[in-house]
Amino acid sequence: MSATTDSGSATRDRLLLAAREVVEAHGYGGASVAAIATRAGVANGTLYRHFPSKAELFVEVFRDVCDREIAAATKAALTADDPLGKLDAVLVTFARRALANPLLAWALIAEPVDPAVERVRLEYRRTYTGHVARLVRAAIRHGQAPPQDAAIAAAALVGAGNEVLAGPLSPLAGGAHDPVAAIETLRTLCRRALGASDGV
Amino acid sequence: MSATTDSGSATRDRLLLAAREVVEAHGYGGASVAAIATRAGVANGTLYRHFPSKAELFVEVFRDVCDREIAAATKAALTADDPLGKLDAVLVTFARRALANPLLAWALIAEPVDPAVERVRLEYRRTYTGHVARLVRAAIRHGQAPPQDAAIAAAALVGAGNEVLAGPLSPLAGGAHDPVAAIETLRTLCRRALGASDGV
DNA sequence: CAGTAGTGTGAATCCGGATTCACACCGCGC
DNA sequence: GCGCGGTGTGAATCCGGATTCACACTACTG
Repeated sequence: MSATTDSGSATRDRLLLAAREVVEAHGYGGASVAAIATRAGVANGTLYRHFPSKAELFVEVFRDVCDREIAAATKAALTADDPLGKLDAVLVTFARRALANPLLAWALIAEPVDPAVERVRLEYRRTYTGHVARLVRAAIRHGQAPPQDAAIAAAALVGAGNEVLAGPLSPLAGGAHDPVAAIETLRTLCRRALGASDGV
Repeated sequence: MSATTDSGSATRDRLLLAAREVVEAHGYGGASVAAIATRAGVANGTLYRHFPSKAELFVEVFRDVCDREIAAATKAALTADDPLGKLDAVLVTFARRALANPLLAWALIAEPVDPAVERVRLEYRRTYTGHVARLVRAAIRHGQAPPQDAAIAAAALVGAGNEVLAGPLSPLAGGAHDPVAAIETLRTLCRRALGASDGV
């Protein structure tokens, strides 16, 4: 078995974890090989015993985090039974998670990353937006929203959420706002944007 | 007069122009000192006769482009006389400009840039969102939209526009959508998000 | 015409970080 | 004990750009 394909060695796992922690603490920009290795308590070279490159390591980190995110959204959707309720649950879940870990969210959404990692990010965003689009379509079918281009609506919803919660602008990061109230505002905005009749 | 402060030399202007052109053609990532100098028809070192660093050069480029963008938005706002109409005009103007020059828009909005340049980008986004927020407030005062947190609403509108038109997701870049229809959808979405009663 | 300020040149240099590699150390089967 | 694969080490190396610098060339000025 080649070293680049091995899985589940303790050191390997520690590197994966360390990488995520460094990103959470200092963003992708602060995540040098040296920083990661140090935090994992190993030498620089050791990283290359388990990953062909720094980029590949991060591809895996991003995949993990994104999968977790999608899973959380999927689970959240189960808590409601009508499409609009699901949409709302997904949005709120995303918002809570982003607020709980702003730097990670920023890294996932907007921070400059390596091209290889960028590809994973895109993939994730597509998947996520795809889910949202599906819910929008369902809402339309159920008469909870008027007919519209679900793909664009979904992109707009995701974009709005990103900007408000984790975007480079991030009013919240600016600290001038109450998170809970902001989420409430965002919910209303999204519900109305779709043309849903009224209160959830 | 120190070289770092001079203004309006022909070569200097050519460098500024070349820098913008390179970004438009290859994004910020492709804008190396060598590429810019070559396009301007001068040697690498010449750049440093007119700018203290590559970052400073780009700060100026971004400033120029952003000022132009804000100016366009401001002008667009004048074409309507009610707040909601102004908002709509600003949105459409932004959309058209972004579609006319996708790579520049992407660079301005989402592409990885140098920290010094990033600061300018932020500044610009704040200004832009600030304008939008002001219009939202006006719309509320005029009874064209229900009371709401204008800052958050503005951020959401800007985020939605960015994502749909120039975001990393960019459905349009994917090529699967008709730009005109997309803008139309976006308009509707934004109008409704604010809770405006109906058609423009 | 010497002196000097401003500008242009581009090869050499510098720099931050990723990547490599020669050298251990360990545990295993023989 | 010996060979060997797997793993860890960290100093040396490599690399892609940005930045510098010693050397012109030009246009003034006295």
